[in-house]
Amino acid sequence: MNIGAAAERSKLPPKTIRYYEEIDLLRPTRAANGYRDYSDADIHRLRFLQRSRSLGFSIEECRSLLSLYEDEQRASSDVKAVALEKIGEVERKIAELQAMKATLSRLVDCCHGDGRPDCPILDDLAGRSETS
Amino acid sequence: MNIGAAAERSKLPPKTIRYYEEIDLLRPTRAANGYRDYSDADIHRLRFLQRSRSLGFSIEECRSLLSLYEDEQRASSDVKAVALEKIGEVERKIAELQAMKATLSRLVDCCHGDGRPDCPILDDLAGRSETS
DNA sequence: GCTTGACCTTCCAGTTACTGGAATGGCCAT
DNA sequence: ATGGCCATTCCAGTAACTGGAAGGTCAAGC
Repeated sequence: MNIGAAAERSKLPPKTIRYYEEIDLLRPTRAANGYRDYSDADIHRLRFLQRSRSLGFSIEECRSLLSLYEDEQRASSDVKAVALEKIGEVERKIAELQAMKATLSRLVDCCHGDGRPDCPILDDLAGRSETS
Repeated sequence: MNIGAAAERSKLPPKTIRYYEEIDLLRPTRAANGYRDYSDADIHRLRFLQRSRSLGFSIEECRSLLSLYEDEQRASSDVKAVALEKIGEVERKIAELQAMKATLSRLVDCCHGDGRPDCPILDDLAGRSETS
């Protein structure tokens, strides 16, 4: 299977698939004409990567997950630990974004938002040094 | 004022301050010995940048906000529009992270997490192609 | 057989916003 | 003059792609 078909089946762009090969996440064979030739196992791997990336795992984390996936002796607790750690990270990011949103909302509520130049948003950006 | 003192007052690392100068966000004068010399106005600008970056504005957005800040003729509605757009972006990111968290939590709940190798988390990563 | 167009290849460069480190020089105190 | 800390510049690296150029391949249609 050529890269275009692999891209369609894995829902990853061809550029990304080539990049994954470059960083050794995958080693497709080559056809006689030099084209990459993806097996079903390769597609499987690509889908695994697509899904784990979409869940917020970094490339290096995906690499670990893949090797856990391929290790028949793994303990499911190892995988669970990785997932739990990721949930923690995601929660921290959510909290940070919610704090940003709260501050921005407060500023927006203070700003009359008309043609006049005085603006509490800019005043706040200019006048404070804390992160909130 | 030297860069070290400016860093302390603006809560930005010296490296970052030099970087901001490199991309023309700032033009401190130089002392006779070649050291950068930051005025109070420069510190003000750095704090503005520190705060707007911490609220999630990109460098280019900070540049716009700074020029709005320095435009005595600006309309507060222009600033409000930028802030509202940013709130939308932040909300979209929060939603995405919450979806990721929900999926990860579901997977974690399914995984017994002991020494045995069978693991619903890996099964899910391997077996699906949708983003959820 | 030839052209056209879609698809494939490699390689190089750019993105965002810094951060680390090396080599070098200034400033101040002992 | 010797430390030690601060400053300077420049080069390189990070994460994870993405865009684009220059060129080879393949299948279809005429």
